[in-house]
Amino acid sequence: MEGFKKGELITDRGTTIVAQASHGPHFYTVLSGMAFRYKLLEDGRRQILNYLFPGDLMGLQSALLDEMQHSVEALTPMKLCIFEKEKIGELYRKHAGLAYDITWIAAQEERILDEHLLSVGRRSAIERAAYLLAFLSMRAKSLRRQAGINGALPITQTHVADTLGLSIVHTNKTLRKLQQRGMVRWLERGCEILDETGLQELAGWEASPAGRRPFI
Amino acid sequence: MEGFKKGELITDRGTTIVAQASHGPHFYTVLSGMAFRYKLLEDGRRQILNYLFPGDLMGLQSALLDEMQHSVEALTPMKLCIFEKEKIGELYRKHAGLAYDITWIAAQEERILDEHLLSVGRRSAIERAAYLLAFLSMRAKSLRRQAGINGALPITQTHVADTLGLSIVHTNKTLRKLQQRGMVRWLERGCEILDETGLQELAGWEASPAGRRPFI
DNA sequence: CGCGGTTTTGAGAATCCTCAAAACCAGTGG
DNA sequence: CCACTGGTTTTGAGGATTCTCAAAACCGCG
Repeated sequence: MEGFKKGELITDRGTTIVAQASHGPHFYTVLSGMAFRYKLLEDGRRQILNYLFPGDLMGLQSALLDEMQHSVEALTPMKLCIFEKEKIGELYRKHAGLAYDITWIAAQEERILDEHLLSVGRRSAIERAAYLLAFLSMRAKSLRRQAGINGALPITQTHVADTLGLSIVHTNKTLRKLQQRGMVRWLERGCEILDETGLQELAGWEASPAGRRPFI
Repeated sequence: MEGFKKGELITDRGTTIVAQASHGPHFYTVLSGMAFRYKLLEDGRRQILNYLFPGDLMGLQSALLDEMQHSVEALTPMKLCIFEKEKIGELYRKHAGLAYDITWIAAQEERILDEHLLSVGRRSAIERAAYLLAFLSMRAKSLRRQAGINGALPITQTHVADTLGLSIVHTNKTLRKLQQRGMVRWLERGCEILDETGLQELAGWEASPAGRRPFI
């Protein structure tokens, strides 16, 4: 993989790394830090689609299809590994193992999106919140060090609202209930998960065994 | 690709082709017909994730990851091309072009799921309905013949409800409004799209240019 | 004709939203 | 050191959307 690496990108929290409708020549993998990707409606309504952790691919869509149809914003300082879109054909020809890993990661992403869609479409507000926090807790768990997370998830209630498809006000009231049950604790700009198992049960969700995740 | 084909599968409408948590040894591509994939919560709430048309892959997740986490059900009689999960490694080693196409299709699927998530999370009921019908109309358009669709989409209002994350009752009232505007027409077990452009505008959605779709 | 699946309608209730404003906190500049 | 500012969390109140329950109408099919 080293042969295809073009460089590294360091960004701060709040930076927009790739933007909707852009045609940049690169795609990336996350080396460290955490981010989220989202889409906007014309009138500003925002839907967060998923969160990115170390090992995740960023911008594969723009590499294979023509352009990017979502944006990505950093939640922490990040370090990214840069690749050139043009070289992806060569990669598939010369390194079947890496090609397989890329597809593997894409399939994993699809599975997560399925899960989110189920949640937003069919779970109640409190179930959705429980699911999301359990999900993030699970993903962050093994990657705390690399993701640059001390103890709390670096998100705000606005992020939660835009992920769950709820208003900020109702999100706040819902999270408050989870806090009363002792499952989470909110800090300024952060969320501490206290009872991951409890959240999973409340959501009616079992994390699927991750399997071996290739780290590109 | 012929070398990897193991056979064909013919199914009727209503057949469950692959089931949640199954570990079958195969995956498929759709040769003709139309289907949908969905997830269930324990208490029976159902979320439809996406629809399958000729050219789409079915069960890639179970080929790369361990098991299937959603089910697929046929909406029309179907013809599927069967592949063996075990051979996928070999395919990646020997046929980079096909491997690339598989990833391309997976990326396309991811993009569609992003779109759906935006819709379910942030659009109003009528916008969601308009988006879904415009989307299905668009996908069916070039594939009417192969998908085995005469004129109307072979879905019920229950399918629409479970795709949009709404109740059947409210879905019915919403579709009724679209009908009053002359954009669609409902038959028994089917939906005829009369004004695709109008639906797109109402939803605030522009279909992305499909690009060249590989047909495996 | 009767049956199951689908569409339609009405009514009351629950969830969730918008508007508005206050409280809180970290960081900034004076 | 303190006041100010912008972002975030919190709360209340009324209203809109969407849900559940219930039942009727409709349709193709055996």
